[in-house]
Amino acid sequence: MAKIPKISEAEWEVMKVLWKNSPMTANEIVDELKGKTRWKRETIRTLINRLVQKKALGFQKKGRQYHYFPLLTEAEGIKAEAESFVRRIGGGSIEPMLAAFVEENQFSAEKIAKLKKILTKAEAAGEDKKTNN
Amino acid sequence: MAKIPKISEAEWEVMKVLWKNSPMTANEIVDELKGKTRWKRETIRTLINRLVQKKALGFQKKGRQYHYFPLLTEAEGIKAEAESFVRRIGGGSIEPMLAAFVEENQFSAEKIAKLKKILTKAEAAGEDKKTNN
DNA sequence: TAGTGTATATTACAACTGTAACATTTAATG
DNA sequence: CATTAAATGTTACAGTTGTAATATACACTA
Repeated sequence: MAKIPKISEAEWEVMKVLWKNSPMTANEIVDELKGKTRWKRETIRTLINRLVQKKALGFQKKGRQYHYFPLLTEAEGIKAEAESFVRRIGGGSIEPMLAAFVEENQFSAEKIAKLKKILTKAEAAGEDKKTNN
Repeated sequence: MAKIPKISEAEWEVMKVLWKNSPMTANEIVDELKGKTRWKRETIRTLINRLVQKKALGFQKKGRQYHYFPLLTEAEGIKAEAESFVRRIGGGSIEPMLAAFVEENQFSAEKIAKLKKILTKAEAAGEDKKTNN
């Protein structure tokens, strides 16, 4: 995906089911989402169609049915959201956010360890960069 | 702020100037934003009005002028956005987000240190809790 | 082949957003 | 007091989103 299309909140739910498992028919998507939301089947179909229009989903016609699949990866989607988030909170201070998070959700020790590991890796990468420049 | 109102992307720009410095008159806000965006003054006024309607901004009438000020703190705003972000990317795991962040923005060593400190504090708090239960 | 389920396609409609133009009120000025 | 200029208020309008209802097409059954 060169340019990530803007995916709305409700549309994200659809993407998430397809990221977990694809391709899926419209009905399979509907069934999956019926469990998680209170949307009517036609609502879900609208979301699917909009995602196709936005080129976030592709499909393959098989007989009378369409098999849908994502045209961008979950990582791409998350990255785009993260960027939008950072742009929005402006200047990019994610500290208050992280602080809020750890305050709100009490994270498990394991999760914290994982997060720290991510940061440590970033730190190392930063060092690399410094060395290279 | 009990319940944080939903603030749109453009509205956020207005909030940000008021978080930096408030109260401000509409004109002062307009001047500030004229530098950063290409919005017409009336556009900015509309945004201000919508924020007042949403109870994200308050004002005090002084003579003919209104002096606007935020009704929620920047931290509250950021927290709400972060929550929305997490809800969206699903399941509530902030790890991929943090990963996306550190991948996107290369954080400075100092920033990483700060983030780690936040996590370490959370870790300690977690320990406390464990002791108490 | 005519009918009947299913799939997909088209249309709807209000709230929210981005982006403004136009109108009205009111403080200050001549 | 009448005029004007600056503030605020009202209205606009198209695109997006949430949430569907209705219509149409086509594959299978009788």
